[in-house]
Amino acid sequence: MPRHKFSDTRGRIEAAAVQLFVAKGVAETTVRDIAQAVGISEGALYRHFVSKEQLVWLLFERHYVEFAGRLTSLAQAESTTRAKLAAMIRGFCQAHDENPAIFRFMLFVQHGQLSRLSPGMSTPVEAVRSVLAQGLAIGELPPQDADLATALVFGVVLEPAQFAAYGRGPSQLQTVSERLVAAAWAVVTTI
Amino acid sequence: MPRHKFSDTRGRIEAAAVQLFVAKGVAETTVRDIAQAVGISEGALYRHFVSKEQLVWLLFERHYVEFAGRLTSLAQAESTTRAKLAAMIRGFCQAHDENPAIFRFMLFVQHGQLSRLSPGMSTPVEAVRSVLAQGLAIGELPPQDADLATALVFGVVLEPAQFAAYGRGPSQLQTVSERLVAAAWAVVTTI
Amino acid sequence: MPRHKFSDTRGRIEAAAVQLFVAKGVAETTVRDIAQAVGISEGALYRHFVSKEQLVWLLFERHYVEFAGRLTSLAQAESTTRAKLAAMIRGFCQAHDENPAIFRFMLFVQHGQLSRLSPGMSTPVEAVRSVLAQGLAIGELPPQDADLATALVFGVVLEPAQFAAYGRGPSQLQTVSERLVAAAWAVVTTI
Amino acid sequence: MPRHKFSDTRGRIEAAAVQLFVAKGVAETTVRDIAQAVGISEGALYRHFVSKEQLVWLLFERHYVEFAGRLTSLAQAESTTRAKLAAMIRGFCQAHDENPAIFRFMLFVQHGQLSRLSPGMSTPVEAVRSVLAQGLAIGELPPQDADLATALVFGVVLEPAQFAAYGRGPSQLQTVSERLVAAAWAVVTTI
DNA sequence: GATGAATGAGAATTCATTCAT
DNA sequence: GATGAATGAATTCTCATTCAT
Repeated sequence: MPRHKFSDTRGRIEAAAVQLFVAKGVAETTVRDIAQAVGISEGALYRHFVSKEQLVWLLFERHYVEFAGRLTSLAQAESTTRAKLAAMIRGFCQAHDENPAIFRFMLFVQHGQLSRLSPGMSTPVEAVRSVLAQGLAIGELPPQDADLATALVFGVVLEPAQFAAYGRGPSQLQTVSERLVAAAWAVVTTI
Repeated sequence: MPRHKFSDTRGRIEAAAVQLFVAKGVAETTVRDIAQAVGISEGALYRHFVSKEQLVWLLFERHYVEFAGRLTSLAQAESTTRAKLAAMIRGFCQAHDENPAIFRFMLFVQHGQLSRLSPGMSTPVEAVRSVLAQGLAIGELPPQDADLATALVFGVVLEPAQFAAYGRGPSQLQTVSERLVAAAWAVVTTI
Repeated sequence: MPRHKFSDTRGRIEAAAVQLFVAKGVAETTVRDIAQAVGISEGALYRHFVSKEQLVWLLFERHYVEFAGRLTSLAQAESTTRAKLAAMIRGFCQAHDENPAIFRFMLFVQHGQLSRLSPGMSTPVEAVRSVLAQGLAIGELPPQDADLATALVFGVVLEPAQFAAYGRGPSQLQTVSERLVAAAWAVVTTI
Repeated sequence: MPRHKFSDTRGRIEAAAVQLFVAKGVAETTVRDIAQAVGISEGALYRHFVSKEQLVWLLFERHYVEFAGRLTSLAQAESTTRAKLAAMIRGFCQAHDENPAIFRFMLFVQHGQLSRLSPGMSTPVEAVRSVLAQGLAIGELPPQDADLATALVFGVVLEPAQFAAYGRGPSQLQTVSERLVAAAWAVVTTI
């Protein structure tokens, strides 16, 4: 949704910022870096964002919450735990391939932001965990610690993403999504 | 505060630095933070380390290489791929529980250092990957991409460690090491 | 103190820096000294110069090369060795009197920069030496070591400049330029 | 005069300091540099010298005053202005060749120290100037400004020394001392 | 006399943010 | 809305000097 019909400066700032944050780290990216990447002056940035900190937080929160919602929707469209989980894994893969930079930013760069999330806010972790917890409750999963199961599922999808970022393994996660779906299921059913 | 001899200032600097790097991030930790934690002046740090950058690199490299060696040794003491992998997973758990701060520093905090590793240097990733590659070669593992398999194994052990750092799931990985061993095996055999 | 446009901050920094470098030495002049002399903050300096080192080098190189060109032009406008040398000596005197601070900075303060000159770059020393070498070649000067002759000519003009800086002898070299012209000629013809 | 029969640490410190001061400049030479060159600890230096500043001053003053005395003696042994001047020029050359480092330190490095000389103290400049002033008074030299004449004489000997330091012209001034003697005389008699 | 870790006062440099134009 | 010089607080690092051993 561009603010003005043409010249979506705000969007270009956000895109440039995410690229830089992922490539160099948030602390290592200066406001000047972002301004140069966008092709505007440093001062002009402050017409769109209150501060660098706020820009980081905005980017993180928006995508984090949006992605959590996406995962929840995907799960709700299915009826069994297995199908819900499979849908979510495919959702991870699709989100990664659509925009690897934002995916990485959201899931790796911003541990620093996690503590700022308000308690009730829905997160990808909660989305996955609630599916697993329900699966445990209704007996579709063998008894186990829900948090550990959640961690294992995240490991199955996040670590390949991490490897991809370093040029190891497949760069498109959707090419191996069914493999990851199988691994995720194995990991929560093998006790 | 003795000025001399048996105070092991260097060791105290290293310990304080790792704690702070893990807690706040490397860029967010100032030399002053470290000095204050140790109880010395900022200048005194530079008698022990050439620069903050070198301190980070030293800590990373030492533990990273040492841990890679440890994993390799554990694998070599076993004969089957399954046993090798199990031994390595237990090695991860033990290393984590021995010193979670160093484990986290080594595996999460310092992606920035990875590019500085010289090509031939042995790393935990190489240690795991070579076991899996051999398993594939001798038919003890079903045919699959070795990098992806490695990523999955890392996911199984690293993500629970990450969760532990945020107070989710078990804080001691050794309490669930057999579960992780089973998950790791499942993940490389479920295609 | 206007923040913008017609304040020529860069020029004021350069002028202040030369004054201070000459008065106290380069190493003894801090960035704060320069900033205070100009009336700006230390940080503001860095919008105009990459580093103190670069500022020193820029000032040196610009004036050194420019002055070398000036000497060469003066020599080329004359036909005999004697006239060329005389013109150059007068050029030294004029340059000194125009801006003694820059003259001193260029010729006394910055020996440290000499090694950074690229080999082919034209220098005042080369300008004088080539005139003398040509004079030797065409027999307008008695046979002698060209480097020693060059050194003697420089001594004749630089040492009075040095004395002037300490308040000894004439403060304006142009008042004694004909004396120096005669001395320079004597020094390369008296064997 | 070593303080103790063996291990003339103080002398070794002075020698190392002069070498370093000449090679890198006083400000650029650290106490640590000197200590390392001598092969002692930093702290040990302070058993021999009150401060770095005092070391610099001591080295400068001692050699400067000593050399002034030497020049005066050489002049006094002669009767005519011409002979006095010749003897002094030869003295410059000899001092340079005996220990170029100290010569350079004394005459080039330490302009910063000149202001600390007490007014009555005898200096090389005064030694030369008084010979020339006397020559003017008794009519052995044509009328001229005594300071300018002194500057020219210094130029004749110091600039070749400077060139030698940069590897240009003769490295031993004594090989060209008669040339310099002739040049010095020419310079004060050519009006 | 010697050692070298420690101090503490700067020094150079960086950078998010402001503001006159 | 845009610019970019300027600010000022921090940050890394240096170094002469001190002092417990």
